[in-house]
Amino acid sequence: MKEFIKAMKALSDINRVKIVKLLQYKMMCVCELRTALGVAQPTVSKHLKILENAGLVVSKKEGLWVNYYLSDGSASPYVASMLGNLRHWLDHDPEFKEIIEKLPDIRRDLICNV
Amino acid sequence: MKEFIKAMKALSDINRVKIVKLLQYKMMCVCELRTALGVAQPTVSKHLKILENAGLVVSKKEGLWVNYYLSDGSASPYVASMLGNLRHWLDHDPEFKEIIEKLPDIRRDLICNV
DNA sequence: GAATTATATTCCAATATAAGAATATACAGG
DNA sequence: CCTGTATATTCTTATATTGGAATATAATTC
Repeated sequence: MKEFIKAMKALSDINRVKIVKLLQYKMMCVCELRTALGVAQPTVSKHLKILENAGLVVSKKEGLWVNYYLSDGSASPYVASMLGNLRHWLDHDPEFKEIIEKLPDIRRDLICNV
Repeated sequence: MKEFIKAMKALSDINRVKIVKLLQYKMMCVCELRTALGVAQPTVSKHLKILENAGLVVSKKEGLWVNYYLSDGSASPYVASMLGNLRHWLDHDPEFKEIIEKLPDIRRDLICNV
């Protein structure tokens, strides 16, 4: 029950859902996500922690960056199912499409180090 | 996006999840649910309102009682999918099984009108 | 090891959520 | 129409969540 609730809670926030959807396109670092979402860096870090704790996302420290990837869903059947559904759910959501259009311009070599 | 978030939020509370699972067994009135969950009546009413607003549950006023049923999921694909998954998810959750065992004794003719 | 950069954590304010007591509403039966 | 019963709403309190500013940590480069 707790695992299920944790997954539901993790997906109850619009920024976290956007992060999950974004990671379907490519792995991203915190500052790329920060730019994509238009929120402060600590805000992204905290959302990522919640997502990671719920098993929806995994992180990999690579040098100075921490890259975030979608999890394989092995954390729980709930996570696996939700990640599967979200592969197509919300694809046509206007609020999300807006971000996706900006995605090609969001590259860490342009955004970070500023 | 909003519909999705609303469904996730509705399923982010343990009492609301329990209500959904209970309604898989039979339609129930507020005082039956109140007894099953062991919380105050207004608490149940408010949770039911959230579930109904998310499209997970429907209500039908029948005389003095308001009976609550699982929705058919027509509210949204998210609701339909979650209701489908929850048909088998959490069946073996100890916290939920405990309630189910008490379910046969929870009848409005015994519980209400006291 | 000092400076720089990316990320995490802490702290605080604003807001949202959950719970129950008290109250209001709706309906059935006399 | 009054009484009692089931449910909904309001009000208040306690707690949780969210967000950003400030700060701390970790890793790279010189």
